[in-house]
Amino acid sequence: MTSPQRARATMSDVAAASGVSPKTVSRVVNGVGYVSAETLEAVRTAIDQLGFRRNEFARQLRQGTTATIGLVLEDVADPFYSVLSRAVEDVALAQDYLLLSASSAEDPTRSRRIIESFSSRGAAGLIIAPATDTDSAFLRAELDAGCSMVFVDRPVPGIRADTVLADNRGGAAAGTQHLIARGHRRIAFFGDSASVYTATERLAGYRDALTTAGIEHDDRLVVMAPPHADATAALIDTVQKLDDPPTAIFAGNNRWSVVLLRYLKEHGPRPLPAFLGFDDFELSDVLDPGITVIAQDPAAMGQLAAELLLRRVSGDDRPTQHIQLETRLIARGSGEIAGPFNSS
Amino acid sequence: MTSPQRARATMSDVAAASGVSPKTVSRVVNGVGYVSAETLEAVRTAIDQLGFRRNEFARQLRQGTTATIGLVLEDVADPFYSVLSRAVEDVALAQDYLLLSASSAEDPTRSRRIIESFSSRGAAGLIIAPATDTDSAFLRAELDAGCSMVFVDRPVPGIRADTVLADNRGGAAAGTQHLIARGHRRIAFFGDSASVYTATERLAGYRDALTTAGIEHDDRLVVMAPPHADATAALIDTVQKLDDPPTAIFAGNNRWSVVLLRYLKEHGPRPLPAFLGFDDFELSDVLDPGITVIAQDPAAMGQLAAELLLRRVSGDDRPTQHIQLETRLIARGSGEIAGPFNSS
DNA sequence: GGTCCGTGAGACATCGATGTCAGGTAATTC
DNA sequence: GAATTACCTGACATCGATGTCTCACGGACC
Repeated sequence: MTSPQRARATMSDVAAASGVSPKTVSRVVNGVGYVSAETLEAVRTAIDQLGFRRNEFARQLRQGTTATIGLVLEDVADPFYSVLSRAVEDVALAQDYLLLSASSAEDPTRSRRIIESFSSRGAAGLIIAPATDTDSAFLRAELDAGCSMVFVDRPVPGIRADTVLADNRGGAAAGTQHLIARGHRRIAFFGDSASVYTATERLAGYRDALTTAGIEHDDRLVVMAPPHADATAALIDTVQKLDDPPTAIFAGNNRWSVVLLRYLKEHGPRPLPAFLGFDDFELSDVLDPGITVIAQDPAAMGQLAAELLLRRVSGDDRPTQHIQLETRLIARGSGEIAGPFNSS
Repeated sequence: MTSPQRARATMSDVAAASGVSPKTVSRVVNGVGYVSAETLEAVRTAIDQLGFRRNEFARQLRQGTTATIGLVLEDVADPFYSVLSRAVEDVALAQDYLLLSASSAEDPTRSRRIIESFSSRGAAGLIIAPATDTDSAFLRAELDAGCSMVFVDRPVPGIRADTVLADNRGGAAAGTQHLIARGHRRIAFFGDSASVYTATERLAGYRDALTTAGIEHDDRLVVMAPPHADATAALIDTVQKLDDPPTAIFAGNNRWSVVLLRYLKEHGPRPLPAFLGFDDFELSDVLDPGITVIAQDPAAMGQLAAELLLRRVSGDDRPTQHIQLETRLIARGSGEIAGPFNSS
């Protein structure tokens, strides 16, 4: 049994054990330069025996470059981000990059700390789903320092960098239109805080569709708040207990969908209002009725962002790219419940 | 506009800019030792101006130690693991550790590559949800090399290291017992491949309960297979179309739950069989009936593992610990559907 | 026979931050 | 008044891997 305190063997140790110079060990490990067959064999043996593993810090200090990219998102535990994260990871691993990732928890300070930490660990590039109020001057400094960045899900105003975003506004408009076409005039919209980019984009799409259809806006039907809080029940109640309550509900993200569906199951008016959610989620098809959604493709978003970033990191300096991913309406039943003005 | 190619400023650059030695800059950055107020001010200014960021590689090369831990799990995109992952991350961040994480995708080779990569990047410790067939000799070598490890969700046979596991067997027995108590005698069990530790543990729990109740085993009611495949429909069909079909279904994990619930919604016999799933999932309470589950606590698992690992990393060498987390049965309706032998 | 190239291997400096040691001055203590 | 302490700073070596340079040998070629 060896002591657990034993330090890891270095190239010098291997060199000493096999009677060659450290540089020769380096040649063996990296497979560059000339090494005779016997020497190769001797060094390999010593490596195995000593359990030598190259110290990545020393190597990267010398090389200045590192096969590492960082991913900063809001919360890995959110299915949208966890799927995105997995996609990024797969692309990175396939190209022998290591992925650092961390959750900003929507906290600009934590987010900044994470980015600093990644950057000082030599991340060649970052994929960022920026928290609201991210300090753009700070990011710009990083960019200037040579750290490539791709923003996903949300942009940062005033930063020139690649983005991979969903068509939030168009998707929300399409969803709202879908409800209007089925005879709904009073459609409630529950979105995240107005400070969140995707939330306001989706709200804008919702309004676009109402305007196009010539339907009057009613601000009392719009709730913009983070769906975590216990306060959501009160917010929903307020909307549902209007004299003229909504006949359809549009959930602006999947966390709101869950909260709203839970509410509807327990307190919902019968018959149920029509329901449509932005972003698909597991079991949306198993609920009864199935939940109609505007689906995004987080895996595609992650994959595209990672590929884009890795191209940047390896020197691609084409002009900044802005990729917009189409959303897809998946009708499953809840969004097809007819409203009072249904003509069909 | 500065050139994006510009290299990041080093301590020497800062030192030159502020007219002091690199060592003094180091003192300022780390806040150790004596530095006069003016010097401090001058150095701070230079740091801001040059956008200096300490090179973590150089630091850690010198220090030999790194505030980094690694997390290896099966798939971040799985809600169980993504919640666990987030919990680990929070503990790590709170103690100023960086978290490396990657998905093994149940592939021992990929898993090994990840561990090697983490280890050579100086991870002080690892939290591992081991893939089936993980090479234990390899892990033992890492352990001997001074890398602390905590295993979560599954152990590795023959490795002496801390583990944080759920009470899979007890939980499954309790669940099965719950169904038996409601009059079920023919209970189907759908679990992951028999090579997966948790799957066989849960199967054992299921069998324990049947044996205790004096119910004859029927192997035709047991399916052990990864729930990914399209083949699941055929597997379920086979069970459902027995002459004497099950009156209750036990899903061995949440992926099986989803697959089975989807099947039941479309092809399920009416009235529905009783249903019970291992591991809770979002919307389980919104489905109708609500899904009765044996809940695990992935956040607690992650938190405990991280805390344990960080204690180990900072020198705690108490004997190996094996933490077992209790599971909790949450009755929501689907598991309370009465069977033919219900006496109540 | 001399030049050149292919092959094989080591000495040494270097990447950037920091621990150690060796100063130096000013203030405090006996 | 001498000795000790607190305060402030820099020179230098070091962590481990690797790029550069140098050297040495043997065969090929004109």
